Amino acid sequence: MIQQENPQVIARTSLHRELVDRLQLLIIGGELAPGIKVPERDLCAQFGVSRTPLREALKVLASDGLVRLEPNRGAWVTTVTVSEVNEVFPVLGALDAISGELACEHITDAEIDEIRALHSQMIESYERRDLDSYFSINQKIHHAILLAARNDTLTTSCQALSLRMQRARYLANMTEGRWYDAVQEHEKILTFVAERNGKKLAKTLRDHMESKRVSVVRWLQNQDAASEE
Amino acid sequence: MIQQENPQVIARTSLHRELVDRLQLLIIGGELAPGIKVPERDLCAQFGVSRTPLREALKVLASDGLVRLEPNRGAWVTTVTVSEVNEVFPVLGALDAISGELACEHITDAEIDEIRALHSQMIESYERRDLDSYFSINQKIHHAILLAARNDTLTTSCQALSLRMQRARYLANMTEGRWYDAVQEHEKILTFVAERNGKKLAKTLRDHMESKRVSVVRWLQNQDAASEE
DNA sequence: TGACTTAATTATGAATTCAAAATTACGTTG
DNA sequence: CAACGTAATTTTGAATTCATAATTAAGTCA
Repeated sequence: MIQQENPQVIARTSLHRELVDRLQLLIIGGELAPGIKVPERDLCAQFGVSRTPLREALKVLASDGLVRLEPNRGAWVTTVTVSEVNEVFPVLGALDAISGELACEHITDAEIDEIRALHSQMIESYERRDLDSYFSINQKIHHAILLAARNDTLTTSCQALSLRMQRARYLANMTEGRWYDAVQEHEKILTFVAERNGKKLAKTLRDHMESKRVSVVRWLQNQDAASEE
Repeated sequence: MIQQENPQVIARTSLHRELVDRLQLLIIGGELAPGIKVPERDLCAQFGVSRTPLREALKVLASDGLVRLEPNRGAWVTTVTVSEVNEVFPVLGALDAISGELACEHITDAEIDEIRALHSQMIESYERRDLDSYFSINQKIHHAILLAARNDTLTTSCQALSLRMQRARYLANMTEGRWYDAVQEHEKILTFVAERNGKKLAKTLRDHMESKRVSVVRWLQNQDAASEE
């Protein structure tokens, strides 16, 4: 038998592209914590690659705002600041709104059913107070709407900005009250998707994002206050 | 005296960053025409750099959609397709709309005056039928509105998408009728900016972008038809 | 002892090198 | 002479090397 330790790896993609994906996961997963210096040497060892492709990946991540490059000093994982949140969420809101409008123009009955199913699962997660599951399904719903919008550019733009907001589980700041409200908002989202009511869906998605902004900012400020002790 | 043949080059920024900017200019200026293979070796010679920083820059440009990388085959300057235009313009429209809303919240009287002045200059360019000048001032107006929105994330997102639409002077498809309409739209834009009427400005900017989309698509299809002969 | 200088070490940025893939050129065969 | 297969060349992707900047450590002097 021919030696082939990872059969799935046809190595169809280049190293730097693979590294971009892996590093993104490390960053949004928190393994590469916000604020720390990117341990270039360690990562090279960990992935078994040389510095060249790793550094190429860092350049791409920097242009996406996930790391910050300082000339002759290296790369740092960016932190999520209040002002950044106040910038990004309104933009995401506008993009979500247009995605809702476009989705209503193109979505199929099957896709609506799928979103309905996801919604039910999400409600179950909510009732179990299973935050991880809730977030995961929540993302799937938003992604399903994006897919229905039939606009790859929009999808890419949204995901790039979402990534920046996902660093280090910042979204995990759900008070009981906020969580309840979010679920109510999602009920409206489902309704308007099912009705293919583009305008109302757009407005609901944008309001939803604004609520999220407020809630994330509040949490961040609590964090800041706590860390000052 | 110390030898210093290019005094302007303080080289404060890294090579790859500089190269990203230079290559962007070459691409949107048409010197690197859509569809051609990126002449890596030539560009290295032209800029007097090695392949490493140039290739880093290409990775960044690829993530911005200005070039397309094919594993083991190299990089190509992307072409503007009808479907891409149909994707990007609606997204740009949504971003422009939100930028109008935010601008009305933050813009100062001085900034309004500046936009008014730019608008007058643009009208003069229109009356002289000076397309280059018209486009240049047009861009400045949109940029001024973006600046007034006080949202760097929004600015970055808009500019990235705008760049993709600027390849090879595609915007230079102004019929007499379309040009007239565009100027009328800009009159409304100025009015609503001056009134700080966010909602109406948002709608006007979005409609403006939609008109642009239609016009660009029409022109692209004429191009395609012409090239098939 | 503490602040400042200077030397040693480390990390970064970019050029160079090298192996592998793709392309081109060439020769062979039907 | 056309199509296929093989060899030579070129190009790419990535590792390595090297010069320089930044950081740390050591030493000196008040």
